[in-house]
Amino acid sequence: MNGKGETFSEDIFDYIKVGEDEDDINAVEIPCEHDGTLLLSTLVAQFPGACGLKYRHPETKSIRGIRLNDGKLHPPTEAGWGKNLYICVFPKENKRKMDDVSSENSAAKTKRLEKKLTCSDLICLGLPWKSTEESIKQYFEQFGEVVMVQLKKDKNGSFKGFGFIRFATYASQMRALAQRHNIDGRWVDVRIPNSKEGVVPQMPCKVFVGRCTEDMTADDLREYFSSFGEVTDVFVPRPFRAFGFVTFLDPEVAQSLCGEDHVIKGASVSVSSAAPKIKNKSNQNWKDDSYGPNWDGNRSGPSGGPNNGGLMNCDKKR
DNA sequence: GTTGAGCGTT
Repeated sequence: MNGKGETFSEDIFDYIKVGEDEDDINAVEIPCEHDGTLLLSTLVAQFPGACGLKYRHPETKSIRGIRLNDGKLHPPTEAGWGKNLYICVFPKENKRKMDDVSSENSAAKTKRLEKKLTCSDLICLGLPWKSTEESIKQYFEQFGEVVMVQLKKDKNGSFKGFGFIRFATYASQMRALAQRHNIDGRWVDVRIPNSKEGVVPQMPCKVFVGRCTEDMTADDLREYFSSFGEVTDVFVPRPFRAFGFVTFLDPEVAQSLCGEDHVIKGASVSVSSAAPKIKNKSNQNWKDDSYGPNWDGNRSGPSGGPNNGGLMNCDKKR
């Protein structure tokens, strides 16, 4: 409310200065889109493995997270990105000690971390007949690097309408699985193939945030927790019940936060597993019912498509 | 050259 304009000029920059840490030397200027947002894919192109952005507020000296929604990073103010130096957020990197912030080191660690997370092939159902492997690759590259595209054809060479893709990073895979896709006017379902069912390890992406105060909105929770990784969903019960749920794109991020206390808006909140402590006996698998990743409702398509996408493959064949 | 739920070899 206090209008301290400071050094904010009216200049609108098409490029955003981004670094792996607060050192200007390694900073890279990255172009943003016409609507003012920065595509995560653009960021990842320069900083492989990055999952978000944060920056240090000039006055409060505290780190602020940048809102990320559907792969788009939104500027912190209406005025735009300004001259701030934005810092890449890598999965779980925040959980590291701050005494070792070598940029090359963190990048290497991130790469290693990504290899730990298993990527699987994804099946794409309902592809347009005119699809080519290049067109499909181009479409899915908005979610991250695509390392494989295979469109299945008949003996005659005629396209069968489905195919398989593979992303380079687990985060990209998650992002693609989180929604239905409209390719060339057709709704395309991207799922984990039946052959890989139960093979792909899944941990809860959702955490329980207790001791929330009344002035904590879903927006506040998202803004705060976005500095630890991409937040895909926030739920705050209304009327206020002193708790909330935050869903991360990366289950590793969610798990790393569990058991910790965090300070939001001056109040201490407790982060714990979103899974009820009393569950059915012998529940070691995180897949299936109950508290699977709730990535529904992100995009209610024009046709009001059923949420048969995502990982919720609940057909228990056998 | 047609078609529209499904599950991948080269």
